[in-house]
Amino acid sequence: MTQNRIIKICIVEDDALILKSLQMVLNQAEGYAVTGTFFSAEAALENLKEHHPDVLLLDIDLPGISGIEAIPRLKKLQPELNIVMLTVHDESELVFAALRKGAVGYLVKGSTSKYLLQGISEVIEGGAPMSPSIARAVIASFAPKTETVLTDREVEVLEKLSNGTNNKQIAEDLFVSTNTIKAHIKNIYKKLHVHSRAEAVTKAIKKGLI
Amino acid sequence: MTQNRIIKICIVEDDALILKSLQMVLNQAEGYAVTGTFFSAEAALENLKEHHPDVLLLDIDLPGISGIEAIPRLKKLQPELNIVMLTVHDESELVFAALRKGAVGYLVKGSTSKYLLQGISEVIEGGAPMSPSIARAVIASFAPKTETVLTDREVEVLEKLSNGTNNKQIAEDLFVSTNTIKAHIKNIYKKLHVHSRAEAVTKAIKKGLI
DNA sequence: GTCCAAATCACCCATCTGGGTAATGGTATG
DNA sequence: CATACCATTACCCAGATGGGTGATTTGGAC
Repeated sequence: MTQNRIIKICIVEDDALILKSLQMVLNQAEGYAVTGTFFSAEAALENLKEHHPDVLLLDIDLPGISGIEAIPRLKKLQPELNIVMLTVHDESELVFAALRKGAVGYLVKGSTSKYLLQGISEVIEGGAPMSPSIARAVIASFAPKTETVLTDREVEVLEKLSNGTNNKQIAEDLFVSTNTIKAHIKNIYKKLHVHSRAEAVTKAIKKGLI
Repeated sequence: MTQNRIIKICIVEDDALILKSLQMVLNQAEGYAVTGTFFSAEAALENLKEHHPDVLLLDIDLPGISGIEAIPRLKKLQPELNIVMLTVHDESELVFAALRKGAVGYLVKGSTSKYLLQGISEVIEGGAPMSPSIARAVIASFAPKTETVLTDREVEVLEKLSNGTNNKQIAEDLFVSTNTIKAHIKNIYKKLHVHSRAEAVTKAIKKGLI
């Protein structure tokens, strides 16, 4: 059982007060030890390999490299690392993004010690601490597989969308029917989690898809 | 009248043959004198102040700093300078861009002497030598004034658009009616020369407006 | 050989969008 | 004070969009 050994935890949090508070709660609890703390994602990335924690608590909103951006980099250093996000409110957008990057769950800052410890033990036992609404979104998202990767055809359509081209014209440009274009657009929306051309274009540009 | 004195002309043209030809035509004509010639925009920028021409003939397609790029810099050195572009074919895109930068007209290389002299005298008299199609584009473009600068409110609406928010929701967010939002969007479209949300968003992001 | 995803196409329908036209009050700028 | 621009609102209308459901074909993965 995991209870037979001490769970090593590292924390990345720019707010010194919150960090101290978390550290105290965890160190006082049976079976947990905070073995490293960092004030930035950059610092964590540089020193993670020296700590090899079982769990990493990662602030979602860090200055510089954000928590979300840091996830893939941290995972690269220690692939099996359990990353748990720290967030003020459970804003589904950000948390969702973090989970998609590889975080296993999240904890809300300022919760009770009991809640925090329960969340971490949940992670150690292979669980994923999160609210029901987030859980639902995750299920819905990962069920249709496809990891936000658009097909070549979809990217092609997306580029047309960004130029303000309408379905009819796109259909003519690509030598297919407007129904096909509609089908592609629907798939793009599903994959990008958007509901309009404008939103799809924004997301695509900001993600560098087009 | 302008006919009472000699019109000083400078020419920027990288093709030596064309430059010589222009120089000859103008020097032989009554009332005109080519007082300086340059093979590049860089050379013109360095020496313009020594010449103070009435008219500058500027090749649109120069190596290094292009004719179009040179316009604002030349204008900075001599604000009231009449810049006339020299172009091989009257490609509306380039000519249009030049006019937007402050050129007063353009002449097609290889035209007859009569045409060239007429164009330059037109400039001196406050006219703008250009083809009807270019003229129409210019009218259409400069009529709605406001040089792609959006008002604060419009930027606000644009940001909502980029999030895929629909008119009704934007209206609620900004505490106004949907009709107002529609009006703002129409104005945004006019200013950005676009016809859809997706296109507006693309342009706005690429221009750094949002 | 079977399964699956990608690409193709169809039909329906409520709602939204884009474009045209017009008007009002407020606030600068001249 | 007049003109200009901004923000605001209204009405109309054709056409486009977003969403739901369902189907076929083809080519690669297992």
